[in-house]
Amino acid sequence: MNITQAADAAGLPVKTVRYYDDIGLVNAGRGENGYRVYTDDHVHKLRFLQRSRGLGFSLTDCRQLLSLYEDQNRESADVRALALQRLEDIDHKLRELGSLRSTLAELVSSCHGDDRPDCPILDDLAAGK
Amino acid sequence: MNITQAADAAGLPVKTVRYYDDIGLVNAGRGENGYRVYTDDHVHKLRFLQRSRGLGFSLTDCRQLLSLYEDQNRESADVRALALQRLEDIDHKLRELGSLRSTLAELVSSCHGDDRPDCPILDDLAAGK
DNA sequence: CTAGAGCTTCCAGCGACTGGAAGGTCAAGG
DNA sequence: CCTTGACCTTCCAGTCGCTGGAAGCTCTAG
Repeated sequence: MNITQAADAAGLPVKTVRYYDDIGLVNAGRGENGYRVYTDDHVHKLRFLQRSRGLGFSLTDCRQLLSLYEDQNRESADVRALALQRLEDIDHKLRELGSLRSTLAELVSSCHGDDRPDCPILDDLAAGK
Repeated sequence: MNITQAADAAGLPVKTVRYYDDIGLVNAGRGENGYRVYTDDHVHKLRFLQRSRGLGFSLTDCRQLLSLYEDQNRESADVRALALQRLEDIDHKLRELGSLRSTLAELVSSCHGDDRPDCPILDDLAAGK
């Protein structure tokens, strides 16, 4: 199958699939005409990537995940460790975003938002705390 | 004051301060020796940037915020709108991260994490759902 | 006078794509 | 058979917000 079919099947943009080929993440075959040729197995990996990326794994993580996936003798502990690390990252980000949210929300609620020039949001940003 | 003092006072890396000068966000003066010269007002703006960036505003947002900040006749509604937009972005991201977290957490808890080759995490990633 | 810290510019690279130009290939319709 | 237009190729450049490093100038302390 050609790249567009594969990309559609995996839920990825064509450009991204080409990019994954370029960086050796999913190496497509080539037809006589020079077109990339994708098999179901390729699509499978692409979808794997689509999903992993969606879960916030970096391409480096994905490369590792993919090789673990292909290694019949891998230990599931390896994958678990990677996932746990990502979970920690996510929790950290959640905390950060949460405190960010409350700061911003407080600023917004203290701003009357009319046509007068004074604005508590800017004042606060300027004050720097 | 020189760039290092200014950067320290604003809580930013020197490189970043130079970068902000390059892109015209905070244009420093120049001394006879060619060194950038920063005033308290510059530091004030740098700190403003440090804080806005920390709240997740893009440099484009920051540029706008900064010009609103300097505009004596601005309407506070403009700033408020920007902040509200950011707040929405944050909420969106929080929701996304939350569902991500629960997916990952579920995967992790279903993985025994030993030295056997079967791993529910990889299986799930591969299945694509 | 010398050493080392601090400043300058410029260039390159990060991650993960994305857009666009220039050109080859294929399938369908006239 | 020819044209049209969709699809494919490569390559180069740009995105965002820095960050690192090299080469070279300036300043300060001993």
